[in-house]
Amino acid sequence: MMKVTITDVAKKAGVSKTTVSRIINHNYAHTTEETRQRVLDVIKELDYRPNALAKGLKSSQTNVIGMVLSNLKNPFWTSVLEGVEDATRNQGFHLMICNSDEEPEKEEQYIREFRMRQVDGIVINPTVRNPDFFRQLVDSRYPLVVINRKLPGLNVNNVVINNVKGASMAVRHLLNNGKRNIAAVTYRNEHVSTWKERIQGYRTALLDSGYAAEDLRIVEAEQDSGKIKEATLRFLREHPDTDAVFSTNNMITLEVMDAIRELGLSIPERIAVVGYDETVWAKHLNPPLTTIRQPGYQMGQIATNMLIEAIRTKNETEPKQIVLEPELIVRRSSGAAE
Amino acid sequence: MMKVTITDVAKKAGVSKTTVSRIINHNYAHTTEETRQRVLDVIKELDYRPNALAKGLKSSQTNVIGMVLSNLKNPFWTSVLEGVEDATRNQGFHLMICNSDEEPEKEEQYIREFRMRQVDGIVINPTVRNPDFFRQLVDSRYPLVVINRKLPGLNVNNVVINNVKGASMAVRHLLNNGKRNIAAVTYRNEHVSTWKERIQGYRTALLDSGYAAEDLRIVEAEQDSGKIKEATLRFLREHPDTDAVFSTNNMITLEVMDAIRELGLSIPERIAVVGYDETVWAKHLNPPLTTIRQPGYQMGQIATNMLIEAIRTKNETEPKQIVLEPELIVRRSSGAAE
DNA sequence: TTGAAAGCGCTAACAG
DNA sequence: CTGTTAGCGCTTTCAA
Repeated sequence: MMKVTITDVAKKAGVSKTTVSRIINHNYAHTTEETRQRVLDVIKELDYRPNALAKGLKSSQTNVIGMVLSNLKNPFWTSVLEGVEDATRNQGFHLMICNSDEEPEKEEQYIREFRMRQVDGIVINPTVRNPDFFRQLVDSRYPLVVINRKLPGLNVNNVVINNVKGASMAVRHLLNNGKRNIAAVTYRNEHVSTWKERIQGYRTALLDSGYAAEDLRIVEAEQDSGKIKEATLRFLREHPDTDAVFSTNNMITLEVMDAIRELGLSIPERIAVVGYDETVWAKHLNPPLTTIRQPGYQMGQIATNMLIEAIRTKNETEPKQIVLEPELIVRRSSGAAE
Repeated sequence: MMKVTITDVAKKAGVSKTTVSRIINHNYAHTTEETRQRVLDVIKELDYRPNALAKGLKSSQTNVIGMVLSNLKNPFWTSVLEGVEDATRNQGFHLMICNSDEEPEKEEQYIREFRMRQVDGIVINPTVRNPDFFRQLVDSRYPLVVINRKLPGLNVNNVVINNVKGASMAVRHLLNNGKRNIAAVTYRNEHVSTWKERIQGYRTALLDSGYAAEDLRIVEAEQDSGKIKEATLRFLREHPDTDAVFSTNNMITLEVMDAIRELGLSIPERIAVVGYDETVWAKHLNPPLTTIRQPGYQMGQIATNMLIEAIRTKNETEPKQIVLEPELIVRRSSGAAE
């Protein structure tokens, strides 16, 4: 079974390659309806599929975009990926993905490889530890959209979710429910804006309500199975007057709830809980979990459309920054009056 | 900022394109260390990145594989994707993905597009509703690995997980824990082998233990938010002697547990539960959930390695069928003695 | 309305 | 050890 090329089609239809090409690409500079039909028939008969590589080589556009994500395990990222995938299709593009695993070396290498493959542009959740490389990338005018995190000092297309707002919504909600000693639990991470912003939201909400800096209760632990639970246990034992916990991520929430259960404290009566990230399982937990919903799907979709827009305009429009708003989903775990 | 090509490098280094090509691809038919170094320096200086399109066009291999999955929302598929992604990288390949959403038309179109893009082969969870198309695909000797489901009557590379075994393990475990009236909850779906096999495993386990066909308790509902919960509620009300539920999928499990809670029945004392699919949240449910763990990551990994093997051997080896074994993870929800 | 020919960037005989 | 040359399959002037 040999490969069938445009030449085969041309020969069999008794026309030139040019004509075939024009017909395929709807550049019919007034081709006769008759030849058009003949060529189309031959194409079907031979089951001809144009070689996208050759086309891309010639036109230096591949209609493929790349996505670099950093973590597939977290369902938040799955929904982002879905948004990217859908938007990609709707625009007639294809999607290549790879996973940096939060490692800057991988991130850099994968981007290089995307460029070698002539991928038209990329959507990325950056590790934020390759500042020079990204500066170069932006300078080279390679179409790029950064999502979920910010790249300090770089004027680049960016779609993020308002973390300060989300966190402070969560904390204010707890305050409104009469909670007074609210702890925040988070990963220790120097680089990533996300965490810093959520903690900042927690801080602002409390300070605005008249708390002093010393009243803040911030629990930090490594991003490592079990560490968060340990840290939470230790903290709750040392600060038994804590009456609410704000958790900054969906995986953290699960460990926090385990810790509370292990201490035999009831949720929400003794300790209220609000988690970051809405998930499929949140409403099925016991008690159902109050969460901050992040529009991940939308973020993916918007970023992709932005990227493709940039590709179409040869990246000549000024970079845009978009901030999406999170949403509070109230369930029983936060002790709200029903 | 112009694109730099192999010609630029050759010119600047004062050698021919051939030499540069050889050096890049480590085909140094004894190139002088000196010229090698010089060329390498120029490559770095010019920040030359070979155009993979041109290379692919010439060598008619792109080192890209495609994956067609049918559902990104379920975390089981995320772990499969991870396995595929990792294996792809480890073999120096790249990955393109798309989502058929269980729609046969999309599935077919995406595969066609993969082939146009000269993707070297694909891994797919098929909708099983394109039998003719797949037969053609196999006949054309296009490298292909089918995962998770079986394509009846087609001799093709296949990696699946033993569903009959998994289901019967779950049911036997419940029997061993003294449960006698075990219901199975599942989606209604004509096409997909997965569910039929899980129900078959349930059936076999019970029949083998001396139950009659009339004793089977199979609850079916549409795959639609809330339907499963409704159906479960109805069934448990009509059959109050039911003392255990085997759920055939992780999403179903969540709804089943909701239903049981809504009826005020304790898990596992009054009703024991075993769920299909291990998830991050299973051990954090209340009570922690006994599950059947499916080696999804491995399935992805093995399928990918198989595919790349097929690509390397030009698909000349006989198709292989691999069946992976699931594993029972015992937690409190099934009422096991600790 | 159609075709001939050049060339996208790369690799691989074949020659030297 | 290195270079010349001929394509891979397609698009696109330019000419007919």
